[in-house]
Amino acid sequence: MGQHDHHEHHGDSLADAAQANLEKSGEKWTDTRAAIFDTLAGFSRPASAYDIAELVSTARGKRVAPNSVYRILDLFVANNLAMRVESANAYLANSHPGCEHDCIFLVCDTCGEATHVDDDSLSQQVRKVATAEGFKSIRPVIEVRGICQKCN
Amino acid sequence: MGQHDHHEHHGDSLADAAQANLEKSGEKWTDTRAAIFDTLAGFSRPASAYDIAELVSTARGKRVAPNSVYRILDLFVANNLAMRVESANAYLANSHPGCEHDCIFLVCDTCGEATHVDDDSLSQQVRKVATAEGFKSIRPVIEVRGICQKCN
DNA sequence: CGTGTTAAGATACAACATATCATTTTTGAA
DNA sequence: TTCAAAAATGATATGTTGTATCTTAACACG
Repeated sequence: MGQHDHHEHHGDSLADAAQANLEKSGEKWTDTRAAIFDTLAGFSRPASAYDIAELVSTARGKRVAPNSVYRILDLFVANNLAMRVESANAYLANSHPGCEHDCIFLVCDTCGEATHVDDDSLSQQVRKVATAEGFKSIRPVIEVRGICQKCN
Repeated sequence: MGQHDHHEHHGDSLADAAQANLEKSGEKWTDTRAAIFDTLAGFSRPASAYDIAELVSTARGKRVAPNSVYRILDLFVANNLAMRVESANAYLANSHPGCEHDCIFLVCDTCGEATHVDDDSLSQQVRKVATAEGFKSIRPVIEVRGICQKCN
Protein backbone atom coordinates (compact mmCIF):
# COMPACT_ATOMS: atom_id res chain seq x y z
CA MET A 1 0.00 0.00 0.00
CA GLY A 2 2.78 2.42 -0.69
CA GLN A 3 4.21 2.29 2.79
CA HIS A 4 7.79 1.60 3.65
CA ASP A 5 9.87 0.83 6.66
CA HIS A 6 10.66 3.50 9.17
CA HIS A 7 13.22 3.87 11.81
CA GLU A 8 10.97 4.39 14.79
CA HIS A 9 12.82 6.11 17.57
CA HIS A 10 12.04 6.15 21.24
CA GLY A 11 13.20 8.09 24.25
CA ASP A 12 16.74 9.37 24.09
CA SER A 13 17.24 7.83 20.71
CA LEU A 14 14.36 9.90 19.38
CA ALA A 15 15.65 13.10 20.94
CA ASP A 16 19.09 12.40 19.52
CA ALA A 17 17.67 11.89 16.06
CA ALA A 18 15.65 15.08 16.40
CA GLN A 19 18.71 17.01 17.51
CA ALA A 20 20.72 15.67 14.58
CA ASN A 21 18.04 16.67 12.13
CA LEU A 22 17.66 20.14 13.51
CA GLU A 23 21.39 20.78 13.57
CA LYS A 24 21.68 19.50 10.03
CA SER A 25 19.51 22.49 9.06
CA GLY A 26 21.87 24.88 10.82
CA GLU A 27 19.60 25.33 13.83
CA LYS A 28 20.69 24.99 17.43
CA TRP A 29 19.59 22.38 19.92
CA THR A 30 19.16 24.62 22.92
CA ASP A 31 18.06 23.61 26.41
CA THR A 32 14.64 25.09 25.90
CA ARG A 33 14.19 23.31 22.60
CA ALA A 34 15.36 20.04 24.11
CA ALA A 35 12.95 20.40 27.01
CA ILE A 36 10.05 21.19 24.72
CA PHE A 37 10.87 18.32 22.44
CA ASP A 38 11.12 15.87 25.34
CA THR A 39 7.85 17.05 26.78
CA LEU A 40 6.10 16.81 23.45
CA ALA A 41 7.52 13.35 22.83
CA GLY A 42 6.33 12.30 26.29
CA PHE A 43 2.71 12.87 25.35
CA SER A 44 0.84 9.93 23.93
CA ARG A 45 -1.68 12.22 22.32
CA PRO A 46 -1.57 15.54 20.53
CA ALA A 47 -0.47 18.24 22.96
CA SER A 48 -1.44 21.89 22.82
CA ALA A 49 1.17 24.59 23.12
CA TYR A 50 -0.32 25.51 26.48
CA ASP A 51 -0.09 21.92 27.74
CA ILE A 52 3.58 21.94 26.86
CA ALA A 53 4.21 25.37 28.34
CA GLU A 54 2.75 24.25 31.62
CA LEU A 55 4.67 20.99 31.85
CA VAL A 56 7.97 22.47 30.78
CA SER A 57 7.55 25.32 33.24
CA THR A 58 7.00 22.87 36.07
CA ALA A 59 9.79 20.54 35.01
CA ARG A 60 12.32 23.33 34.83
CA GLY A 61 11.06 25.37 37.74
CA LYS A 62 11.07 28.36 35.45
CA ARG A 63 8.28 29.80 33.42
CA VAL A 64 8.26 29.17 29.70
CA ALA A 65 5.76 31.43 28.02
CA PRO A 66 3.30 30.06 25.47
CA ASN A 67 4.66 32.28 22.74
CA SER A 68 8.08 30.74 23.17
CA VAL A 69 6.51 27.32 22.88
CA TYR A 70 4.72 28.32 19.70
CA ARG A 71 7.93 29.65 18.23
CA ILE A 72 9.75 26.44 18.92
CA LEU A 73 6.89 24.24 17.78
CA ASP A 74 6.80 26.18 14.53
CA LEU A 75 10.50 25.54 14.14
CA PHE A 76 9.97 21.85 14.83
CA VAL A 77 7.17 21.62 12.30
CA ALA A 78 9.23 23.45 9.69
CA ASN A 79 12.01 20.94 10.25
CA ASN A 80 9.81 17.88 10.44
CA LEU A 81 10.53 17.13 14.09
CA ALA A 82 6.88 17.58 14.89
CA MET A 83 3.56 17.78 13.13
CA ARG A 84 0.50 19.84 13.76
CA VAL A 85 -2.85 18.08 13.96
CA GLU A 86 -5.13 20.72 12.51
CA SER A 87 -8.41 19.29 13.67
CA ALA A 88 -7.10 19.16 17.25
CA ASN A 89 -5.16 22.45 17.42
CA ALA A 90 -2.31 20.39 18.79
CA TYR A 91 1.05 18.88 18.04
CA LEU A 92 2.72 15.49 17.92
CA ALA A 93 6.39 14.59 17.92
CA ASN A 94 7.51 12.93 14.74
CA SER A 95 8.70 9.47 15.72
CA HIS A 96 10.77 9.10 12.60
CA PRO A 97 12.38 12.43 11.85
CA GLY A 98 14.28 12.42 8.63
CA CYS A 99 11.49 10.68 6.76
CA GLU A 100 9.46 13.20 4.81
CA HIS A 101 5.87 12.13 4.51
CA ASP A 102 2.42 13.51 4.17
CA CYS A 103 0.95 12.03 7.30
CA ILE A 104 -2.53 10.80 7.89
CA PHE A 105 -3.70 11.25 11.47
CA LEU A 106 -6.41 9.13 12.97
CA VAL A 107 -7.75 10.97 16.00
CA CYS A 108 -10.07 9.34 18.50
CA ASP A 109 -12.91 11.61 19.58
CA THR A 110 -13.28 9.64 22.80
CA CYS A 111 -9.79 9.20 24.22
CA GLY A 112 -7.94 11.80 22.19
CA GLU A 113 -5.21 9.40 21.11
CA ALA A 114 -3.89 9.95 17.62
CA THR A 115 -2.19 7.39 15.49
CA HIS A 116 -0.31 8.32 12.46
CA VAL A 117 -0.19 6.48 9.20
CA ASP A 118 1.74 7.05 6.03
CA ASP A 119 0.20 6.10 2.75
CA ASP A 120 2.14 7.74 0.00
CA SER A 121 -0.17 6.62 -2.75
CA LEU A 122 -3.09 8.24 -1.00
CA SER A 123 -1.31 11.48 -0.24
CA GLN A 124 -0.01 11.59 -3.80
CA GLN A 125 -3.58 11.35 -5.03
CA VAL A 126 -4.56 14.26 -2.82
CA ARG A 127 -1.66 16.27 -4.17
CA LYS A 128 -2.70 15.34 -7.67
CA VAL A 129 -6.25 16.60 -7.14
CA ALA A 130 -4.89 19.91 -5.87
CA THR A 131 -2.38 20.17 -8.68
CA ALA A 132 -5.17 19.58 -11.19
CA GLU A 133 -6.93 22.64 -9.74
CA GLY A 134 -3.83 24.73 -10.26
CA PHE A 135 -2.55 24.74 -6.69
CA LYS A 136 1.13 25.18 -5.89
CA SER A 137 3.14 24.83 -2.66
CA ILE A 138 0.82 22.10 -1.63
CA ARG A 139 0.53 20.93 1.94
CA PRO A 140 -2.04 18.17 2.36
CA VAL A 141 -4.01 17.95 5.60
CA ILE A 142 -5.38 14.43 5.86
CA GLU A 143 -6.95 13.53 9.16
CA VAL A 144 -9.72 11.26 10.29
CA ARG A 145 -11.89 11.84 13.31
CA GLY A 146 -13.67 8.84 14.74
CA ILE A 147 -13.69 6.30 17.57
CA CYS A 148 -10.61 4.13 17.88
CA GLN A 149 -10.57 0.40 18.34
CA LYS A 150 -9.88 0.56 22.07
CA CYS A 151 -12.79 2.91 22.70
CA ASN A 152 -15.29 0.81 20.81
CA MET B 1 -12.65 9.99 -11.12
CA GLY B 2 -15.58 8.97 -8.99
CA GLN B 3 -17.32 12.30 -9.23
CA HIS B 4 -20.91 12.83 -10.27
CA ASP B 5 -23.19 15.66 -11.23
CA HIS B 6 -24.48 18.03 -8.62
CA HIS B 7 -27.35 20.40 -8.48
CA GLU B 8 -25.49 23.58 -7.72
CA HIS B 9 -27.78 26.10 -6.13
CA HIS B 10 -27.40 29.85 -5.97
CA GLY B 11 -29.03 32.68 -4.08
CA ASP B 12 -32.65 32.11 -3.15
CA SER B 13 -32.62 28.74 -4.78
CA LEU B 14 -29.83 27.66 -2.46
CA ALA B 15 -31.57 29.01 0.62
CA ASP B 16 -34.78 27.28 -0.43
CA ALA B 17 -32.96 24.00 -0.83
CA ALA B 18 -31.29 24.46 2.54
CA GLN B 19 -34.60 25.21 4.19
CA ALA B 20 -36.19 22.14 2.62
CA ASN B 21 -33.37 19.94 3.84
CA LEU B 22 -33.45 21.27 7.37
CA GLU B 23 -37.21 20.96 7.63
CA LYS B 24 -37.01 17.43 6.31
CA SER B 25 -35.06 16.63 9.48
CA GLY B 26 -37.79 18.10 11.64
CA GLU B 27 -35.89 21.31 12.34
CA LYS B 28 -37.32 24.77 11.95
CA TRP B 29 -36.22 27.43 9.48
CA THR B 30 -36.30 30.42 11.78
CA ASP B 31 -35.48 34.01 10.90
CA THR B 32 -32.16 33.81 12.72
CA ARG B 33 -31.23 30.60 10.94
CA ALA B 34 -32.21 32.04 7.60
CA ALA B 35 -30.15 35.18 8.23
CA ILE B 36 -27.13 33.16 9.26
CA PHE B 37 -27.44 30.87 6.29
CA ASP B 38 -27.77 33.78 3.86
CA THR B 39 -24.78 35.53 5.38
CA LEU B 40 -22.68 32.39 5.25
CA ALA B 41 -23.71 31.72 1.67
CA GLY B 42 -22.76 35.29 0.79
CA PHE B 43 -19.14 34.71 1.69
CA SER B 44 -16.86 33.56 -1.08
CA ARG B 45 -14.43 32.15 1.42
CA PRO B 46 -14.67 30.28 4.70
CA ALA B 47 -16.26 32.54 7.30
CA SER B 48 -15.65 32.42 11.03
CA ALA B 49 -18.52 32.37 13.47
CA TYR B 50 -17.47 35.85 14.57
CA ASP B 51 -17.48 37.15 11.00
CA ILE B 52 -21.02 35.92 10.65
CA ALA B 53 -22.13 37.25 14.03
CA GLU B 54 -20.91 40.69 13.09
CA LEU B 55 -22.52 40.79 9.65
CA VAL B 56 -25.82 39.37 10.80
CA SER B 57 -25.92 41.80 13.70
CA THR B 58 -25.42 44.71 11.33
CA ALA B 59 -27.85 43.43 8.74
CA ARG B 60 -30.61 42.94 11.27
CA GLY B 61 -29.84 45.93 13.46
CA LYS B 62 -29.93 43.59 16.41
CA ARG B 63 -27.08 41.83 18.10
CA VAL B 64 -26.64 38.14 17.44
CA ALA B 65 -24.22 36.65 19.93
CA PRO B 66 -21.39 34.38 18.74
CA ASN B 67 -22.66 31.47 20.80
CA SER B 68 -25.95 31.61 18.94
CA VAL B 69 -24.02 31.56 15.69
CA TYR B 70 -22.04 28.54 16.83
CA ARG B 71 -25.20 26.73 17.82
CA ILE B 72 -26.77 27.32 14.45
CA LEU B 73 -23.61 26.51 12.51
CA ASP B 74 -23.37 23.23 14.41
CA LEU B 75 -26.93 22.51 13.42
CA PHE B 76 -26.12 23.32 9.80
CA VAL B 77 -23.07 21.09 9.80
CA ALA B 78 -25.00 18.25 11.40
CA ASN B 79 -27.59 18.57 8.65
CA ASN B 80 -25.15 19.05 5.80
CA LEU B 81 -26.16 22.62 5.04
CA ALA B 82 -22.66 23.78 5.82
CA MET B 83 -19.21 22.36 6.30
CA ARG B 84 -16.44 23.25 8.68
CA VAL B 85 -12.98 23.84 7.26
CA GLU B 86 -10.84 22.56 10.10
CA SER B 87 -7.57 24.07 8.99
CA ALA B 88 -9.20 27.50 8.79
CA ASN B 89 -11.47 27.39 11.85
CA ALA B 90 -14.22 28.54 9.56
CA TYR B 91 -17.33 27.49 7.73
CA LEU B 92 -18.66 27.27 4.18
CA ALA B 93 -22.21 26.92 2.94
CA ASN B 94 -22.84 23.67 1.14
CA SER B 95 -23.80 24.60 -2.40
CA HIS B 96 -25.48 21.30 -3.03
CA PRO B 97 -27.30 20.31 0.13
CA GLY B 98 -28.86 16.92 -0.11
CA CYS B 99 -25.73 15.40 -1.58
CA GLU B 100 -23.76 13.60 1.08
CA HIS B 101 -20.06 13.72 0.37
CA ASP B 102 -16.73 13.70 2.08
CA CYS B 103 -15.45 16.99 0.78
CA ILE B 104 -11.93 17.93 -0.09
CA PHE B 105 -11.18 21.60 0.52
CA LEU B 106 -8.45 23.41 -1.31
CA VAL B 107 -7.62 26.51 0.70
CA CYS B 108 -5.42 29.27 -0.66
CA ASP B 109 -2.94 30.59 1.89
CA THR B 110 -2.72 33.86 -0.02
CA CYS B 111 -6.28 34.92 -0.79
CA GLY B 112 -8.15 32.66 1.61
CA GLU B 113 -10.51 31.37 -1.05
CA ALA B 114 -11.51 27.75 -0.67
CA THR B 115 -12.71 25.52 -3.43
CA HIS B 116 -14.36 22.29 -2.73
CA VAL B 117 -13.95 19.08 -4.61
CA ASP B 118 -15.61 15.71 -4.26
CA ASP B 119 -13.66 12.62 -5.09
CA ASP B 120 -15.46 9.67 -3.67
CA SER B 121 -12.79 7.19 -4.58
CA LEU B 122 -10.23 9.20 -2.66
CA SER B 123 -12.38 9.71 0.40
CA GLN B 124 -13.32 6.04 0.33
CA GLN B 125 -9.65 5.18 0.46
CA VAL B 126 -9.19 7.42 3.46
CA ARG B 127 -12.13 5.75 5.15
CA LYS B 128 -10.64 2.38 4.31
CA VAL B 129 -7.31 3.24 5.93
CA ALA B 130 -9.11 4.30 9.09
CA THR B 131 -11.34 1.25 9.07
CA ALA B 132 -8.27 -0.96 8.75
CA GLU B 133 -7.00 0.61 11.97
CA GLY B 134 -10.22 -0.27 13.74
CA PHE B 135 -11.85 3.15 13.65
CA LYS B 136 -15.61 3.60 13.71
CA SER B 137 -17.88 6.62 13.20
CA ILE B 138 -15.41 7.91 10.72
CA ARG B 139 -15.37 11.53 9.62
CA PRO B 140 -12.58 12.25 7.15
CA VAL B 141 -10.94 15.67 7.15
CA ILE B 142 -9.27 16.12 3.80
CA GLU B 143 -7.95 19.57 3.09
CA VAL B 144 -5.11 21.02 1.11
CA ARG B 145 -3.33 24.24 1.96
CA GLY B 146 -1.42 25.90 -0.85
CA ILE B 147 -1.45 28.76 -3.34
CA CYS B 148 -4.31 28.81 -5.79
CA GLN B 149 -4.03 29.34 -9.52
CA LYS B 150 -5.12 32.98 -9.38
CA CYS B 151 -2.53 33.85 -6.76
CA ASN B 152 0.33 32.27 -8.61
C1' DC C 1 -55.40 30.98 28.17
C1' DG C 2 -51.62 28.45 30.51
C1' DT C 3 -47.95 25.37 30.44
C1' DG C 4 -44.15 22.80 28.50
C1' DT C 5 -40.74 22.87 24.92
C1' DT C 6 -37.54 24.83 21.68
C1' DA C 7 -34.83 28.85 20.13
C1' DA C 8 -32.20 32.64 21.04
C1' DG C 9 -29.91 36.20 24.01
C1' DA C 10 -26.66 37.79 27.77
C1' DT C 11 -22.73 37.06 30.01
C1' DA C 12 -18.68 35.15 31.41
C1' DC C 13 -14.86 32.64 30.68
C1' DA C 14 -11.70 29.07 28.66
C1' DA C 15 -8.58 27.85 25.04
C1' DC C 16 -5.77 28.92 21.19
C1' DA C 17 -2.65 32.16 18.80
C1' DT C 18 0.09 36.30 17.66
C1' DA C 19 2.36 40.94 18.05
C1' DT C 20 5.68 43.84 20.16
C1' DC C 21 9.28 45.02 22.71
C1' DA C 22 12.82 43.86 26.34
C1' DT C 23 16.39 40.91 28.01
C1' DT C 24 19.64 37.28 27.80
C1' DT C 25 22.79 34.31 25.42
C1' DT C 26 25.75 33.18 21.81
C1' DT C 27 28.94 34.15 18.30
C1' DG C 28 32.67 35.87 16.02
C1' DA C 29 35.75 39.47 14.62
C1' DA C 30 39.00 43.05 16.14
C1' DT D 1 39.26 39.34 25.91
C1' DT D 2 36.12 42.30 24.91
C1' DC D 3 32.76 44.29 22.40
C1' DA D 4 29.16 44.53 18.82
C1' DA D 5 25.82 42.07 16.20
C1' DA D 6 22.74 38.42 15.90
C1' DA D 7 19.93 34.84 17.67
C1' DA D 8 17.04 32.96 21.30
C1' DT D 9 14.02 33.56 24.88
C1' DG D 10 11.06 36.19 28.11
C1' DA D 11 7.34 39.50 29.52
C1' DT D 12 3.27 41.35 28.45
C1' DA D 13 -0.65 42.49 26.07
C1' DT D 14 -4.12 41.51 23.07
C1' DG D 15 -6.63 39.21 19.36
C1' DT D 16 -9.30 35.16 17.92
C1' DT D 17 -11.91 31.01 18.49
C1' DG D 18 -15.00 28.21 21.22
C1' DT D 19 -18.01 26.74 25.30
C1' DA D 20 -20.77 26.85 29.58
C1' DT D 21 -24.53 28.58 32.13
C1' DC D 22 -28.37 30.80 32.94
C1' DT D 23 -32.22 33.82 31.39
C1' DT D 24 -35.68 35.35 28.33
C1' DA D 25 -38.56 34.99 24.30
C1' DA D 26 -41.25 32.50 20.85
C1' DC D 27 -44.06 28.85 19.85
C1' DA D 28 -47.18 24.75 19.98
C1' DC D 29 -50.87 22.64 21.61
C1' DG D 30 -54.22 20.74 25.10
